[in-house]
Amino acid sequence: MAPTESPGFYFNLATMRPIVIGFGLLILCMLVLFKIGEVNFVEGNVRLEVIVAIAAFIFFFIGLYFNYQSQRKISNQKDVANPSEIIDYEQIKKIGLTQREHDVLVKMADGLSNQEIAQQLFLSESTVKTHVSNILFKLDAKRRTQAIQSAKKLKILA
Amino acid sequence: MAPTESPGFYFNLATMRPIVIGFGLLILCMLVLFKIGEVNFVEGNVRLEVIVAIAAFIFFFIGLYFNYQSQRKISNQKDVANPSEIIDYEQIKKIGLTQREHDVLVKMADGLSNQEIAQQLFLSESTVKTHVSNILFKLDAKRRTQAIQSAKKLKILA
DNA sequence: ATGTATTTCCTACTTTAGGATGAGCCTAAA
DNA sequence: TTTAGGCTCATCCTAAAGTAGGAAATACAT
Repeated sequence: MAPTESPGFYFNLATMRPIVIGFGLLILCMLVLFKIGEVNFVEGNVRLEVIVAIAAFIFFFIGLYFNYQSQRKISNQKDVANPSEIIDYEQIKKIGLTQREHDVLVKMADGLSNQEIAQQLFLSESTVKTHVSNILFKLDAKRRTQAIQSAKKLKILA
Repeated sequence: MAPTESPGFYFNLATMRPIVIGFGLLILCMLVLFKIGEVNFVEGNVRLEVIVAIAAFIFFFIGLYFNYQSQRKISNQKDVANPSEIIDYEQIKKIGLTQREHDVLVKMADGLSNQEIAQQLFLSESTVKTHVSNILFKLDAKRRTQAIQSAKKLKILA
């Protein structure tokens, strides 16, 4: 983040699909619930505040996640104004690492297993393995530990 | 877990406190408003769906904004402190790592496999495995990557 | 519009890592 | 001389990592 020029939101369908679908389903479920429970609400058996509070909570976190996804994309755009930035985004492009691969690389360096990375990035373990393999190839590493070491030397990891 | 340097969800008390407080206040305000306007809702003059939908959208964007704010704070914190990369031998003793274990840890951080470490230190792979297991236990890590990450934070690795 | 690159996911397979346990050897301290 | 800690090595087993190859949808640029 922190690019001085406002980058705007970057959405691509592949990564946003689950979010959009989830968002839509949530609204649908909500509407269905309302239809079903309409009488109850009119009779005042269910506290309106509770419903709204729950909805607020859910959508609050959806908003968090939504923004997180877009931030992830934005962070790819290099930050010229902030020289203290440790990561060399030019180097990343030079090596040919994609955005998603770099995401995985960061998680790898945090010491996460493929499964944990999959959970945190909302991917299958298969996908993570694919990314890891590509990372190892592009960084000319035989193991993830070696890839992390190389990446830090190349300043594509903090 | 809470990898502090990685992008994504970053929750610590310091950065989240204003968010939590703000969120709580908003819900409080909402509840108060409901108390005030309770009669209208019971009478069914206002569509419940509309209210909830509006609440959902509001909180959705609040979520967006809060995440945006927290992200900004993270990127500001990044340029704090990139201290010297000196090995803290006191820390090593404190944790209980032996000399040989530290040797292996260093090789691990270089991205070597157990077999390669064995060759470089003139050991059998079995011995290296034993050392690695002890290292993982003493550093409270599940994987070697995690051990490396922890070790660097504890300054027992350059 | 079309071709290239990205992202996602899969199956099947091999290799490496890691856990649990035991044991022999050496050294320094009690 | 026991004892304790450290170093070495082993086996057996499970879990995780990594390879190879394919496939489908999307993204992006020309």
